[in-house]
Amino acid sequence: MEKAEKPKKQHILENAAVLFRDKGYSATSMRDLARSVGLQASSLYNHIESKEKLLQEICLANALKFLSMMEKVEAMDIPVAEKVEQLLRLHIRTAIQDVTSVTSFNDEWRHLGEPYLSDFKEMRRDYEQRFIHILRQGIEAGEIRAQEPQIVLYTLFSSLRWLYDWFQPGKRLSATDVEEEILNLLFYGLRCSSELDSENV
Amino acid sequence: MEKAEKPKKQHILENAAVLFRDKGYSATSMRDLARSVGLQASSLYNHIESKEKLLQEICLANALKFLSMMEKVEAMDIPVAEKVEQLLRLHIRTAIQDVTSVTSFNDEWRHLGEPYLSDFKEMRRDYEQRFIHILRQGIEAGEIRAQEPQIVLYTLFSSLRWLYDWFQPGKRLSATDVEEEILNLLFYGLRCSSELDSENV
DNA sequence: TCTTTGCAAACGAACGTTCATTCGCGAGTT
DNA sequence: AACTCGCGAATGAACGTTCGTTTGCAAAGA
Repeated sequence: MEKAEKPKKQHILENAAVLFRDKGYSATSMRDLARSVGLQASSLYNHIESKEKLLQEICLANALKFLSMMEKVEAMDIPVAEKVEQLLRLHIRTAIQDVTSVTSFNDEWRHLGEPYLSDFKEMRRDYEQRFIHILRQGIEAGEIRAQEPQIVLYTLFSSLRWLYDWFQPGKRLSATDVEEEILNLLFYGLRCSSELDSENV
Repeated sequence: MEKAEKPKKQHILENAAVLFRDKGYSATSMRDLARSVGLQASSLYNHIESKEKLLQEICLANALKFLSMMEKVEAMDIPVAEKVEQLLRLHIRTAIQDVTSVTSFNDEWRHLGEPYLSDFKEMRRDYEQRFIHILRQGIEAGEIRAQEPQIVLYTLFSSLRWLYDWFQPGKRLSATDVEEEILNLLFYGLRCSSELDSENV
């Protein structure tokens, strides 16, 4: 009975993530979710525990994913500026590939109930602190320009948030186009210096 | 009856904006709102029309504010790059001063009902197009580095979104510190070039 | 007196969830 | 081959609660 994965629960989770992104957690009813998976609301409870449990699983899965990405990058033996680049690329790719899931993770975590809410906040804080630590190293090494790593971090993070809301793959803009353009903006800025800038591709 | 402003309604609107930011529109009940203004839920309806009307007013007021800022900047006789700078500064200041209101404007507009939802989207699209137009002028003038103005625009916009969620004035970081740091990041980027960068202040 | 403001009570609708039941199906027994 | 037993999956009905809003009425201010 446990030899194979259960696709039904996964199916429900994915539809829930889509609805949570489109309408928000609170505005998504179990009857909405049931309709989108082709069931009656009551039938959902043969597969899941509760509405909030769905949100918990989505948030936890993504938190773990980001922390594991962080660990991989921390272990790399590369210049600090490249670590920042790697992290940003991972953020962008994850946002593009896992749009719905990451959106719930980003926007709807505040609707978590209390033991889980605190756990989530702590994991988030842990991740942020480790990112800030890398930024500080970059500043000391003279590779990164910033005075307040915290401001920079938040600005970097949220600069990617439009991806969750707006990006639709294949629609005129490819994933790699987006990735390169964003990185170029974040690393080299809007302002053209007097020299050309076509060599940083 | 209409000779003077009604402070009570304004009070309700402000409390609503705070709740919409903290809990989201859907998760905010009229009883929550009533408690926060010191009334019973039913008494609110002596001053307001409906829950959704509150959201409509918040969204409309902010949309108009941003459009009026845009018009002022468009009319300025300054280099394009400075127009972009002016707009970004206005975005940052508005976000810092009007945190709650702007948050509702940014995150909760999707809960608008249908005639207003389309109106709102159109105003938003108008604003974006005019911003993109300025960016394009900047690119042609060689003042702005970007290949896809749309990507840049969204990245700029959302890079400021953490302000709504995280910024608390007076808490270690001043408003002007934040403004300068963000502008420096967006205009000159993370990466230190090999030369010094202290001349762009 | 007329208007404004507040409140308690109540409204129908929708919420998340539970319940008893039923259906379909594979395994085990004759 | 026929029977039945267990069980996961689906259901409609209903639960208790909360939702946004309406109503009737009393107190206060003009």
